Amino acid sequence: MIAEVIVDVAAHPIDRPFDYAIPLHLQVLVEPGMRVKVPFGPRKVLGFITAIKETSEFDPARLKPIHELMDVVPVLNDELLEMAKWMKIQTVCFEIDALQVMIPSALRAKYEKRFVLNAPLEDIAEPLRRYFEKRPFVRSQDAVEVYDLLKKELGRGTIVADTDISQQTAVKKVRMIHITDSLEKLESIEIRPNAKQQVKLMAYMKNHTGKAIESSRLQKEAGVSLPTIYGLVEKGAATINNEESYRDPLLEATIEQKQSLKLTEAQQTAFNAIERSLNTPKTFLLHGITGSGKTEIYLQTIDQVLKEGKEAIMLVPEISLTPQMTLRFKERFGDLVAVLHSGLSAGEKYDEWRKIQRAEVKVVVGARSAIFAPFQNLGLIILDEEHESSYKQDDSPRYHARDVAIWRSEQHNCPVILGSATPSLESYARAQKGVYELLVLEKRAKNQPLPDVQIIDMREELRNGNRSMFSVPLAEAIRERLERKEQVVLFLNKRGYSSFVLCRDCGTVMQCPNCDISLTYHRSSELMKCHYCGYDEPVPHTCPECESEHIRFFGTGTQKVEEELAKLVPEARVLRMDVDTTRNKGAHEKILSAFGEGKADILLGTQMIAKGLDFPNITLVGVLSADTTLHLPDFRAAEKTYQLLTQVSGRAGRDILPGEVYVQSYTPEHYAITLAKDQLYEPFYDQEMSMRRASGYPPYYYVVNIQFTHEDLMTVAGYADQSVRYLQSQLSASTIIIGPSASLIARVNNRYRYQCLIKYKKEPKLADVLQQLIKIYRSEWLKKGATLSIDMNPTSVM
DNA sequence: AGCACGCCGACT
DNA sequence: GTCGGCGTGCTC
Repeated sequence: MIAEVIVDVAAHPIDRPFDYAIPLHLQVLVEPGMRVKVPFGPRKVLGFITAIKETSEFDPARLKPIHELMDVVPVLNDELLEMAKWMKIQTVCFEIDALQVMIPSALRAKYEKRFVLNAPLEDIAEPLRRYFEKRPFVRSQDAVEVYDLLKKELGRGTIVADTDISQQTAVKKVRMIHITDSLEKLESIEIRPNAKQQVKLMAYMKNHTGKAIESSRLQKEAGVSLPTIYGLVEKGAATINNEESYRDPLLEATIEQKQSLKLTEAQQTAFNAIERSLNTPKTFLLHGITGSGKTEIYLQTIDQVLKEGKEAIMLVPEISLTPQMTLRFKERFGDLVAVLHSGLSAGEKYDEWRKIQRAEVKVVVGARSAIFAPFQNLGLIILDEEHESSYKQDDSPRYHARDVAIWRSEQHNCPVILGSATPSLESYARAQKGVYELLVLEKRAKNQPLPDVQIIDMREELRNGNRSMFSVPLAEAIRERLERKEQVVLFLNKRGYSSFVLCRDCGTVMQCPNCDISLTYHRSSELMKCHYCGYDEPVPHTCPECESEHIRFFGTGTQKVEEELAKLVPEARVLRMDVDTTRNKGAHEKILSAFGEGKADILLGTQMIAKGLDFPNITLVGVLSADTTLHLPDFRAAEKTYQLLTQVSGRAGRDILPGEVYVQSYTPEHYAITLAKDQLYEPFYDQEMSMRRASGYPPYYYVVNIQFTHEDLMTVAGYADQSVRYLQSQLSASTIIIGPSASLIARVNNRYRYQCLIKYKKEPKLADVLQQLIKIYRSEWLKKGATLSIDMNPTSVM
């Protein structure tokens, strides 16, 4: 028997199956989807078995045997193995990358080089001996100081090099105490009356006969120590057993179960449409304005799917995967829900994943990668906020969860629901063409009016001599809320707002020495940092160019706004939420709950506050500058701005108190801003579509972004140029190729970056042509130190 | 991607 | 004369 193995090496020439002999003792155990340790050249690596067959094209005499089987149960099922092949073609990635992204990171291999003793200890050089006294091997990283000695022994063969492969996190085991179910047995046990601890424990046990309890919990509940437990175990009152367990992030919380809400008429119509198609691979676009009750439709549809004995996946953007959100699912589906988000440790994610694999749960709520949940009997996939760019992974494999969802829906004959208040133009266009079925919710569920949105012309403010970042009306409105004891959310578009350092004498802006980008000032660490390569240096006191002392910090990060706010309304209690204040685990929810409890008057933050914020006392939302996303050199700039403004305005007036929104802009007449004011999606869609048509961008054209990097500017420009000429010669005449041109950030980490853009409507040869291009790169440019990366359907083209 | 093999310069 | 630099070629 022969196994085809995709080996854990992400490199072009290795991106294909390698055949291995299956040793006799493993032949009854191996299955496709299991992980194996295999010899690969001079080393050992992990790999995935993708197929089992009887014969190999490869010279049978040169076949190597599988070294070790890592799983007893496959970690990937046939569907996922098949999907990896599909992803490889769709996203132009290595098959190994596709396979790896489907399993929890805890199962990914950890490689550790080490030196293993291969002769009696006395045979090796004396200074080395102490390293091998305890164990017959030493980790490479622990022996750097005797590297040369080791090398000599390596030459003599008294020591051999080896790679230890282990997975990152194992199954958690706990000590379970099984109390005997026989009361007579307990009563027959004699305890000396002065052994007070044992008396206490015995009393507890008599009340809990036949129960199994984790030892740490028993210690807490009975108020005794571990030796006491062991004492009674010896006397036969209980048995101890190490058992597999799950790490439970919500351990102590008891969640009250809740019933379905009554659907409004519009909700009911949408629900019925989906219910009718529960066993068809159909995609719905659920377009409902903010607050229209999409979540309730999701919940009830999932309920329906569970009743049919099937499973459901619910994807949400990472950023809105808040405790509020997950709670709502736990309330409805209890223990049948697994939650996967970035706040969990690798071990916790692994445990949630095992619950899915073992079919102990029926619903998964999670971010992007939860789309790979190994369900066997999928009945429904939902993508909430389907327009969110976080559904596209921005490194290999550059997959879009929406595409994977639709692919899976075809495998399982189940529907996909794409939900959004501001659908992506791609999805809405497909709905218009009838590829997706459009479902619309026009009213808010509780019938609240949309918040009143004011657009403030900041040019006017400037003309009137107001140079601060708060317009007069906004400042006025903030003061008003403070008096009324209502809450304010201030929103700052982070992009384009990083604080930099400028010399007022010579105009120098501090740049990263490795990248063509200015350094960002971080007050918490007093460092200037580069966000692209990680370079940092202390904040200078004089200008590095002209030594002038007149340097100052520019830009308006949230910290800067906070300072200005303190001048404007000194009495206000302000909470700031940005990357700096949410770095620690759980900080995000802490800030939100503090705000929810009314511990602050103003919440000031970036993107991350745009979602999931649902507090009744917020009556004012201020957008400090709507322009920052609007003027980015990207075809999605207007779409993103519209989505953001709609999203942010939706935070105000979600309950009884009416909400008001102030949007400050230097281009207040732009359609993305004026149409977001009243959430006029259709007119926005029409307008933006005509822009896309004129400029040849999605949904009218598909886009591929190809990026080249090299240490040398002329070299990379040359390769990019050759590539474009090759593509032009191979692709059809109607396909447009833009570039090559230097990337927006032309140098990162001392490597120059070039890119080109392919825009096409129909290009059946595309996958093949791209593979050809990769071949050229592999045979000629790779060894010269160039990199090439391909992004199919990029979310942005900057 | 690693790792070994292989062919040319500065050291014991 | 050897240690070691990194070019190039292979991995079932």
